[in-house]
Amino acid sequence: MATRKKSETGAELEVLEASNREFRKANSAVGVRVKSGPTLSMMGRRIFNVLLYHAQKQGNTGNSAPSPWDACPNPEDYFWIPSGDLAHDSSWGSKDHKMLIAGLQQLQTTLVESDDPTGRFTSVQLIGAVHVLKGSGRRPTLIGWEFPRSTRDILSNPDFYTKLSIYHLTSLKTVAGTALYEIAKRYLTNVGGKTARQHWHWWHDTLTGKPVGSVKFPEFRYFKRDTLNPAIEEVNRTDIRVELLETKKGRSVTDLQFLVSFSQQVALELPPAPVVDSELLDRVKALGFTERQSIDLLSQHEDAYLRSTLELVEARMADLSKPALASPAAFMRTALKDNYLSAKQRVKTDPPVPKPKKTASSIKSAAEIAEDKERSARLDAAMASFNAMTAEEQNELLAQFHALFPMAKRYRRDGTPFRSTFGQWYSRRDVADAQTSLV
DNA sequence: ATCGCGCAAGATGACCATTA
DNA sequence: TAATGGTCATCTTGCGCGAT
Repeated sequence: MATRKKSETGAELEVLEASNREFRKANSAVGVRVKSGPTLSMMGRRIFNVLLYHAQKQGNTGNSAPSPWDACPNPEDYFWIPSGDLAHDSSWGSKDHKMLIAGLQQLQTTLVESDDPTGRFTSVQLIGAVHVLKGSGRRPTLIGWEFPRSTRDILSNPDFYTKLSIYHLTSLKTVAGTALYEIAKRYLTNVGGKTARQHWHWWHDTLTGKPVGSVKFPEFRYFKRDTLNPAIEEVNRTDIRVELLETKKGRSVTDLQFLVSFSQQVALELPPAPVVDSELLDRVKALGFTERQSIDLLSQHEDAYLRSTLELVEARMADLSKPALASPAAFMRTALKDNYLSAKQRVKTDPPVPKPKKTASSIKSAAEIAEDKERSARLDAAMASFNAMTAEEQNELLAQFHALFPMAKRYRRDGTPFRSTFGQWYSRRDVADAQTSLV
């Protein structure tokens, strides 16, 4: 992926483009600690980073500003972007605008304080007023926001900026991982490649994003296990590597510091785009999950693993030889948790295969490839047969299908979920019919 | 159902006293 | 003075519980 080739697909180009979209962020805003307001969530950080990126790209306020209205008499003082851009760039991908609005409101009520080694201290509000102008017809919904004066001053000084990439920030899932990444990136070019040495209490506040003084510190061992180590693991999957340096007094850890370096692997191969896939989201939702539960599932599991498990569940739903699932959602959750995939593979192959590795899920045995091919051909044949029918015949068949799988009514006829579920049902139905006629 | 938190068992290492 | 061994604080990590 290091070089561009003509054969690259659109998706790959998009990933490349995203990885090149770096934006400048004020150094003094990098190691943020929330002073008041709610905990700065992952979504809040992402949205803030996207707002910064667009503000810097636009340079001045008032670009594509709508006409004024009662509550917004001065739209030219705001930065404006279509809400779709915000959703896309923050890798949200969801159409749930309420969540975006909630994220923006979180930023409004969040005060962050920062300090630097020379002892300069700042406390700023992340963003000021926010307006949403609902779109109609071809006009997209617009989001407008203003940065407080102090934040804007910082934005106008290029000396403060450190380069961060939207791509890597959005591939980080936890608050601590993002915070650590931001800090590490800032110190990457420092002599020695080390972050500042601070007491672990300082790191706790910085990495958790919890309001200072709002929580009593956990014991260091729990902080390390639950926050520090997961954050380090996450950062080490990006383009940089961090190594924890502990300073001890006796056996107890007092200060922490990180050794930061470029990761060599990632220059060759970037991880897959973290964008929430709306088609996949719809398929998961069709099992009976809420939007939020579906998004959580997508963010918690490796894409390939989730897809394969989903296929397994869909196939199980379409399998008429077994009793219908009382709750496909519950079945899916258990299938993910207990790794039904590997259980299935163990049954099929002897000797038992090791647990599928997260990154190597694409490696399949020859038997599996053959089975996939066979399944795909069966689905194709089923769909071809269905498509060849008259509209009346199709409707009759769909009615039977929907009676058995009511949730499949949501599937688009040209979508993968419909193909895999309906195709499976229809092809099995043929087999069942044939068997019945033989008897 | 999920998350945060704390317990507990075994491992490890710092410190100190003793001994050759 | 260096090696050895004992003690105890601390670390690591899996697991379970209770709050949300």
